[in-house]
Amino acid sequence: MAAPTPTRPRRRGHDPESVLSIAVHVFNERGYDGTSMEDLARALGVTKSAIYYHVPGKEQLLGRALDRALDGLFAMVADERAAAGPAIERLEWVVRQSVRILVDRLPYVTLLLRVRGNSVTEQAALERRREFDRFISRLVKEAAADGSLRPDVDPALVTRLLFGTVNSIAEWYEPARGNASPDDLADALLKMAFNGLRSRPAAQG
Amino acid sequence: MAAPTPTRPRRRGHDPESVLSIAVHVFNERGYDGTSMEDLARALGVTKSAIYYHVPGKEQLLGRALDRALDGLFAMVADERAAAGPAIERLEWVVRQSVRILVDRLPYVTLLLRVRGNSVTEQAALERRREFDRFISRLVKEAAADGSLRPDVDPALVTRLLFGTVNSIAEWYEPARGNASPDDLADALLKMAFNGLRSRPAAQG
DNA sequence: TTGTCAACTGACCGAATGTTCGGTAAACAC
DNA sequence: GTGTTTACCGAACATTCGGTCAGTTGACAA
Repeated sequence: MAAPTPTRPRRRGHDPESVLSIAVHVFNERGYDGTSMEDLARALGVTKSAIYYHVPGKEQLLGRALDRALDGLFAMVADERAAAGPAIERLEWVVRQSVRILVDRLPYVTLLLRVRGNSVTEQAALERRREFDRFISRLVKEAAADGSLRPDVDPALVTRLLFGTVNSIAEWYEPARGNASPDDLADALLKMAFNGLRSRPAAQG
Repeated sequence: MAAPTPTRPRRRGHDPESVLSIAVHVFNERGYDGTSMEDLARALGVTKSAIYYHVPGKEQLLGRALDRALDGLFAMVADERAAAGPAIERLEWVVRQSVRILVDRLPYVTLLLRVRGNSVTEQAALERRREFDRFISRLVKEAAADGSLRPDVDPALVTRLLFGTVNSIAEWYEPARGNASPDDLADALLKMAFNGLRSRPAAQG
């Protein structure tokens, strides 16, 4: 006889996961505060009250989304490749991985980048984000200290410009369209930020 | 006898200008949709209804703010220095001016960069912004076409990364604090974007 | 056929929203 | 003083908000 299906087949309708991903999509379109539960219901094809069967409420939806973004970033900085080797190489690796995470988890990271701290949920996310930023900041300072970065620009400023560039990808990137792959994107970004846009008469090796 | 003061002394209280600047400040703190008229009233030190004596409503407040940002940007692209000379030099000038405008009109530009198109006011601002972006895009393409930019990165991508970097300044710049001046900021940004962060054994001229 | 239960509806709640309006106190003009 | 204007208050407005809850539906098991 057939074994009782171990994970229930979820024969139709939504589950917490599908609600989250659709909700985050709408949050990014209209902004979290600009999105009503009615808007979400419409996007899900159900009534408002059905949402509460799957998730506890609007703010928890936001919290779960922000955690997805932050968990990805913290998993990266915990990797040994962010801790061992020359600072400049670790920095390049972290930039490349940041681009990858941003693209892989685009809607979640986009949401994170727009958080202003209007609730405890947002404040908690902001605090985790600041911790990530401090890690990056330290890494840039190390690279500057060992002479790998040009000495005429303040490392704190480099950190902001470099990761400002990375984060700005969230403003326009659409994976479906004919956009560059995450790797090509990271290549272009690293070329610009580390070697410069200007064409050179004869390049170094 | 004293001539009747030509511009009324506005003996006390607010005027449309002070309401706008304080409102925009609060909009940037909490987001436009996250800001209630009650929030604005509190920041202004009056009741909600007093606001309507000075301005027609919340959305018009937003509209006026967005126009301040956009007018600044369009005044720049109308300048002859954006139209004459080698493309690469015009591009550098436009980047530098963009940084200056962003800093000069920081709260207004910040607000503009967060608009998502939730109302006709926002949609109109988005359309004007897209027109500005098209101008920039053309300029980068010209610089690429005449060989001033490295040929191994798509000009459309360069546009997004370069102005993504510029716009990201709005996320952290605080003029009051010990931040760099607009000029120093533009210098650092141009050094990174055009010449690269990497220190070089021997520099070119 | 009966019962169970996941998934949902529709009516509703209190609170908050942007906005309006009648009134009013202080400053000024004469 | 008398009248007018400026800048505001307080109460109320209709609407929308996030959220609750009793009930219904339809797939499945026994």
